[in-house]
Amino acid sequence: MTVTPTVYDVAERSGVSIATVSRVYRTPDSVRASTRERVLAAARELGYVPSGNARGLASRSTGVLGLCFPDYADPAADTDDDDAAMLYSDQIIRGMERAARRHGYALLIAASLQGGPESLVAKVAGRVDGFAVLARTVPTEELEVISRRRPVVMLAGPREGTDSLDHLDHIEVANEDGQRELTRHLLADHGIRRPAYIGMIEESPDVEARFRGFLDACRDAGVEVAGEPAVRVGMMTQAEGARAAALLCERPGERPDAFVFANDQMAVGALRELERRGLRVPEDAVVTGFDGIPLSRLVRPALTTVRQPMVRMGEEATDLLVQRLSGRYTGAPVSRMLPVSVVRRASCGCAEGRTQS
Amino acid sequence: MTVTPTVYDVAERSGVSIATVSRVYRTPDSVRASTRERVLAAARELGYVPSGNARGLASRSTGVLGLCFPDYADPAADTDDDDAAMLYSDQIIRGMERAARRHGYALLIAASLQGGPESLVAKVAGRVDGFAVLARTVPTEELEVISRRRPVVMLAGPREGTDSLDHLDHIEVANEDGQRELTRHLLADHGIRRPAYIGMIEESPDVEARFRGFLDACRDAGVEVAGEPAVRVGMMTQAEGARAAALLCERPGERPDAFVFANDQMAVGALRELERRGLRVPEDAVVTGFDGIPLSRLVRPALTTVRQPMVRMGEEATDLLVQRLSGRYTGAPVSRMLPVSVVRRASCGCAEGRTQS
DNA sequence: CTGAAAGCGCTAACAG
DNA sequence: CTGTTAGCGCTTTCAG
Repeated sequence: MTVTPTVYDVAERSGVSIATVSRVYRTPDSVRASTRERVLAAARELGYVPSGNARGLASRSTGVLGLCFPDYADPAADTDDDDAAMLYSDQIIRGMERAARRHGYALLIAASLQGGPESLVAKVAGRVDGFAVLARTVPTEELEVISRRRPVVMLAGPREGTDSLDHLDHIEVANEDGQRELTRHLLADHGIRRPAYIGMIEESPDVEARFRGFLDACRDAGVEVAGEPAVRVGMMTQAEGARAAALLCERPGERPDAFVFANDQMAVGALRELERRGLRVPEDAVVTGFDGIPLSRLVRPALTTVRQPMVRMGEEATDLLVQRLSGRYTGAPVSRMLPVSVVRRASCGCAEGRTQS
Repeated sequence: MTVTPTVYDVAERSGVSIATVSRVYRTPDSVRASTRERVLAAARELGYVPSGNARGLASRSTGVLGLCFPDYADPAADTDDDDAAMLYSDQIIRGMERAARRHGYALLIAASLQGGPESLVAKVAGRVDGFAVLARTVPTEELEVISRRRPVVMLAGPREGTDSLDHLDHIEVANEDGQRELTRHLLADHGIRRPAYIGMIEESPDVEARFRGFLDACRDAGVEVAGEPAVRVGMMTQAEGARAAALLCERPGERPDAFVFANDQMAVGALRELERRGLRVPEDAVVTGFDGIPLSRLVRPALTTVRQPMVRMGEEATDLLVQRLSGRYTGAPVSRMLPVSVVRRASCGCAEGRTQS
């Protein structure tokens, strides 16, 4: 009772060798039924629980897949409303878990935060057979090292061109296409002429791709805009979104007739800020987001946005990892791009309705 | 490049002993800076990733907490709408992950399915320091064995009275109170006189508690109802909910003026079935659910329900586990009951609005 | 501050 | 079908 029982204890108690105890758990059919029962009984009496660690060590595999994502807890998102606070990393978790389950794997999830030589990824990497990482969650260099040792799939954030991460499998969404289509809608169907794009200071491939889509649509429609986002925020949170909106309202010159945000969180923050200023959305200015988080449809006016297939992304990531692990696939790094869909809601002037996808 | 590098490789390459390599990762300060750098450099060059398994084995702890939940994928919930498909186990995952992160733990999640001596829990149990289980996910007996070896907290489903699981920590929600209050609302504010309760065949402590609350409220209001649920379904899915509604509509005698379901999933199914039959909700009959899943507010009419604080439940579970693990708390089994809140929406006749909680 | 040595609990050939 | 025998890669005293 004081120490945890091991195979030795079970073996002794049931009068067999430790190898047999092991077999009872790994290949039950290779042990005579009566023996098996005896072992199982002893195990039960002792309260024996096989050590996953010892197993993993001896067999060099864990039956666990991992997921690392950024510690992106937008403080303002801490509503008492659980649904609204659901971020998209939660959707990815769902997707991965479902798929992992189908393949008989469990899922280890961890958000980054700490420092030291003992970083998060390392911790996860050391306990799983393979894992997925949300882009920019961990230093590239570290990923590079780890990915030499076990399958890693990168989620979002296009593969770095000439970079060392080129041998990673990679799944992204059609950021550019989505933002282009959304912008075109604004320009063509709502007569927008002075759209302002709100991006991020830090270079994020996803955000840059979205911005390119925005520029594309503007150019195609003959709408003149700067080659740079109107504002670049530090973090894409609600607070920063509100700040950006305020900034754009107070900036000299004509106020933009559309606030095109690089993500939903910021757009939601802007919605509040504009309301505070007595501006009506979409009458006085249109607001759009990107991601399609649950909150986007709960706010008023409901947010027009581009929905990313997060759950699907998680599933694809898992499938890819499983393929790699099973050795069924050893080809060149895969780079998959998932389609997105524009969700037209009230914040751009479209009525709420079944227009959604 | 062919095999994974180990401490030995790193030690050799950096001219130190394996003990020092280990120290660099576990207690960096106990190693001279220059030595540390040398080791780290070698590790980087080699692509060294510490084995979580070996670590766990040697140190008898993993830094991982676990969560087991039922493979409860309601097929009908498989909308192409990710948000709507979000079940409450997902909320618990969120809560646990957040809390685990705060305490420096990662989270291992796994849904049940398989069989054999090698069950799910065992797998999880063997790889974590402690874990939570959604009630009735795993055989009581198995839990009993495992819980002798490491902290386990049971989620929902009240502790078994005289049963062997009495030494488990336990967190549940106020099922009875919630259902009582909701029912009272129906009776007192909406003049319901012939409410029908839809429960489950299999004995579930939670569902039974809810039913008791229902009976209580009826008795208090002087409304006569049978001492048994009007219908008991096999699984609490949308399909079964629809079937139950159909059954109650076709059953001889007066149609119920309120369908009180034991969970949201069923209620949603019923909503569709009633609509199909040309019955208006809430005018012709009132419908209520239980849980407060995201879908409940997306359906039309929006579902009046009892919201369970799922995220909070996950957090409490984690906190409890961490306390137990840190040895800070070794007292008697804790049994915590979390309050719920009635969410009045359109399906009971209350207008949609800020009446929500 | 660093090294040597002894396991942690299990799996995996290899023999019987 | 079952037992023997080596490790798997790391942590951890205990000495230096």
